[in-house]
Amino acid sequence: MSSRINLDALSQFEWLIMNHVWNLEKVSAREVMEALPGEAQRAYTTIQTYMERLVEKGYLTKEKIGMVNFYTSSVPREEVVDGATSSFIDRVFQGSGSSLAAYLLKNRKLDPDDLKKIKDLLQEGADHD
Amino acid sequence: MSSRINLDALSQFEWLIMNHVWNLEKVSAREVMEALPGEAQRAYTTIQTYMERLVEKGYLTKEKIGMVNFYTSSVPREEVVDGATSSFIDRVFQGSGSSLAAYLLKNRKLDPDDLKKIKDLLQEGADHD
DNA sequence: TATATATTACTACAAATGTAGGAGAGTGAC
DNA sequence: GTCACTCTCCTACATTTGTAGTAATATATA
Repeated sequence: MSSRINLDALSQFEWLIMNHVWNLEKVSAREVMEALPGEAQRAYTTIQTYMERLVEKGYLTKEKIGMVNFYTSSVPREEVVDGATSSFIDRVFQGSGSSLAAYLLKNRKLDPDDLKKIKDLLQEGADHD
Repeated sequence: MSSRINLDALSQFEWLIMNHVWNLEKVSAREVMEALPGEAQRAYTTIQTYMERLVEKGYLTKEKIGMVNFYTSSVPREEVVDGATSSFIDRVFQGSGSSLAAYLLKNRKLDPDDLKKIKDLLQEGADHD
């Protein structure tokens, strides 16, 4: 039983927080709070509550240093992104990853650099086929 | 003020239902219920509750024919997919649609047909640049 | 017509989510 | 040592989501 309890999906706001944790590696509630953009400002204790719940859910690890709790991700971002993307594709594109890809290319105006990057990726793919 | 009340996001299960509504155009709760795959089976009244809530949220329109309520989507699928995708990209790929695109090409094994389609799309795009 | 069945409308309730206040304990400045 | 801060821990409460039962009503059928 190496691994993890069934991770519930993250809510919108939990993503905001987790993104900061992943970006900053090891953070206190206050740091997260200060990093939040204007629309996402919340009371300090609200942030605390979120962090605690993320610990309960198994996403974060808490370590007390002095008087302050610091939190670190206990799940690699890639893994969570992966799960979220699969679930998104199932829900919204009824399981078809290629539909999503097509949708992105058609409807999101990716700028030329992006398109270039994507073409390169496709090249690579083609090469080892 | 032509349009809509701030549509709350759809939950997992609501997507399941909406997908059926969009696919079938005009459905009763029973029809939706029967279309649900095994893992998604729920009591009949549960489906009813979902449909009612979707009406309240502004996603469905209800029309009573005889004794039975029929539901039709009141929002085009494209619009909802669009909103959900933007929000997903914001949350999970921190606003970068091209990251998502790159992720899909790298990590989802799209089959050759899919790749072909995508390349064609890119061609088109390139053509009118 | 009496009975079984299907459907609606209403109600209910637990869990999850969003949001935050208050009590009590450290800590730094005076 | 006392005051002002700050942080944790605990508690609270409204809203949304997941899930479904029940009463009343219409309908089909024996």
